[in-house]
Amino acid sequence: MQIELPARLPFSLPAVVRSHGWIQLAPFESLGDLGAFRYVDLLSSGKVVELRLNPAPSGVSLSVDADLLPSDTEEIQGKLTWMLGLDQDFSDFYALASREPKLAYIVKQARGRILRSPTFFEDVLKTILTTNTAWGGTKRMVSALVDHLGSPLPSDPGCRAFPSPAQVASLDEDALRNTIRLGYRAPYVLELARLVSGGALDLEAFKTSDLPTHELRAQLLAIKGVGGYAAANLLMLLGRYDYLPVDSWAIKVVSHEWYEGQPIGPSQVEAAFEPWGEWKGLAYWFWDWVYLK
DNA sequence: GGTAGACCTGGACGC
DNA sequence: GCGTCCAGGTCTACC
Repeated sequence: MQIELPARLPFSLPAVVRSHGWIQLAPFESLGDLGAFRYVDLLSSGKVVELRLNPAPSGVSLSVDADLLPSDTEEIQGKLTWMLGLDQDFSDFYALASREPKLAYIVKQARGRILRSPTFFEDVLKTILTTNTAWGGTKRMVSALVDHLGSPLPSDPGCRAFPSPAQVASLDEDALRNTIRLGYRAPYVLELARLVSGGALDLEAFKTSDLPTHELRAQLLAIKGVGGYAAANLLMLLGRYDYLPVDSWAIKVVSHEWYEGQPIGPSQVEAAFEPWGEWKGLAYWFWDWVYLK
């Protein structure tokens, strides 16, 4: 099956794929420099399918090598619309960014969308695995989860989907700690998986919630393992940009941008982007940093 | 409300 | 090859 999914323009598949590191985490796999990628997905019907995405003139081209029911196709289209932000509108942000030399490039390059996982459970779990570790550690932990627990792709059993909450909850804390090697994060991941698989926590509802951002943030902070940095990152994935994901990297780049590399704290990072209001997260994310030149 | 220490792993470094 | 130190956010206990 091959279909084309339209996107609200301007749209750039490479811009979405390169928006952050998710493309490097299983079961995503980049397929070249033009934004093409594949993703192994477990559908609600239980089928495991490989989704292949390529750029197309009006959005993206999807190919799936599997027999699908209409309900499967509808589910896949809905997931990809969310993952790639196909219907997101950044015109208000672009109007502001076009007047800021450090952000003007994003309009030309159609930046703004941030690659998401199909489920918010996957994004929350992966975000917890980004905290207090190097990026290599995050990749290792995610790969171990997928390899040990994910459902295999029938045509290539070596490739697996991201495990469902029930699949993660099927392991005990000791196995998550010592086999998957999540370390001290194991009880956080297990509690999250149990809450979601048991129905006590509806993470998918976060996607469409109309709660004010500060209330949504409070609910995210109630998840064990999610602190201020992780919550801000997750809010960005939900399309809420009014909190900054302040980590050691943010402090470093802001220090070099405005404080000549001198030691600063989180409050200086916050102050630097305060004028951007509801767009501060995006302004920070796509800022053309002096430090990177 | 603010702060100190613990948590766990991998990488860098010195020997 | 081995041991030590450090970086990376969050949680808990304490003040």
